[in-house]
Amino acid sequence: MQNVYDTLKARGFIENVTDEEAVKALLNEPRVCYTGFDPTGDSLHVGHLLPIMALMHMERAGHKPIALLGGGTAMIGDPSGKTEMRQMITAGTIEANKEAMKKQIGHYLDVEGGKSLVLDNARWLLPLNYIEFLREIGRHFSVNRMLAAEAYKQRLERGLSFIEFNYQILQAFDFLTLYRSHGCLLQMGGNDQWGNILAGEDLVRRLEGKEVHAFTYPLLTTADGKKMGKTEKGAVWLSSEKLSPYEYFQFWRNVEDSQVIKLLKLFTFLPLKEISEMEEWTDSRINKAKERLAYEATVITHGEEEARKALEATKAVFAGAGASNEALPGTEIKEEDLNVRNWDAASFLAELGFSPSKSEAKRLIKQGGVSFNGEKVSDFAMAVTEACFDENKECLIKMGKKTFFKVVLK
RNA sequence: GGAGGGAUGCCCGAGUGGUUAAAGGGGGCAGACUGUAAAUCUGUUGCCAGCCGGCUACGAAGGUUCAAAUCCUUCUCCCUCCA
Repeated sequence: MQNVYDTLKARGFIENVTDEEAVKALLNEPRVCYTGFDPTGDSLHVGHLLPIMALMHMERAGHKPIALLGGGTAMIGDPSGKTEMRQMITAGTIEANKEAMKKQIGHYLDVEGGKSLVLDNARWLLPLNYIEFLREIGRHFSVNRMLAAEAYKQRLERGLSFIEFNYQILQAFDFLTLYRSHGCLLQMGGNDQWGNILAGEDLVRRLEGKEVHAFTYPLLTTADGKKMGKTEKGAVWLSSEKLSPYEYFQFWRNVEDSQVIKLLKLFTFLPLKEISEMEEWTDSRINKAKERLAYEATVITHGEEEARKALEATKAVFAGAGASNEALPGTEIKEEDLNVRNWDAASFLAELGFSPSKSEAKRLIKQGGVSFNGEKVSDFAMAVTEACFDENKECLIKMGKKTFFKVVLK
């Protein structure tokens, strides 16, 4: 079997590595490795997916990944690469976030079966005794060196609070703890974590005299350099409650041309050979590759059933084929409401939540961006009546070029 | 602790009493072009009404004035220099 490091490297997961040969050698046998996740939100989003995919590869290769929830470090806030201090989160929020994230991680990794672990660093960070910790751990950290680190540069100009300055030390301590308790020899993380990760590697060497290793993932950005996974409407959530599988599918379907191959390697398990064949699909054929990406990625997060429905709904609205549009986001309204409310088109969109405000809806309609069942809405004062619904009592609302909603009359 | 500077719409940033819902840029949205791409061009971008108009808004709270983002007072936060 191929060394999982080679797999990860070939698929584009590796940005920085402490010692390539050593890591490979290490991974010739089943090992424990870990990546940290900060429970700063109530759901995982696409930004978390890359580490998760890497852990999935690890698990599949017979290693034992640990997803480490930063329940303790989240109380502090990581200053790396940030320009401003992060808002402090309350302990209660962190607790709730942890639960949610743990559940979601279990969706990707076999936690129940014990092939992977989810741990929480609050367990060892919260009980720490300050003086003891300073004496044992703190003395190994050179302030001079920490200050020289790239990660702090920006913050040195803008101001860095002492609490944040400690983040790196705590993360290093995590690595040490996991080495001691689980024999963990490898830490992975986003490239912005490189400094923190090296600090941990260093600490283990100093205290335990043991070489541990690490590598980082590239930070994914869109072609114009923005963080991937943030849309105007917010993060691309991995929870179907926060983002429907159809919309999730659409997110992947709409990635830029230049990113498709890269994303296929990172976010699907398709064999590299198959992916490299897709590189030939230029011009409009690249849409096939995007569709494949969207489908595979949706399968991983939402399962085959949902992925299939999303694909079908996509075909229904974009290709006009008679496929089922079941997966489309939308809502139901009562027939009597239609008569009682006397909706005009703009209020209709606003009140059903498809448009953030009535003004916005009016603007959109005025600009010719809305159609009901394929028929352009030319006047925002147009009355919404049964005539807007088809024989199945459905109204397919198209807003802009690629946003679809469905309203069903009950 | 002392001295000074600052806080403007999603972001950056102009504006120092009325003509300012607030220049300009970025971003977003829409239209054209396309391949549900990129680039480009055009329009648009607080809310309600859509004919007039009304309301809310320039860190927070008060005040001066016919009239305040612009002046005064207090408060909060941030930055720079000194200790």
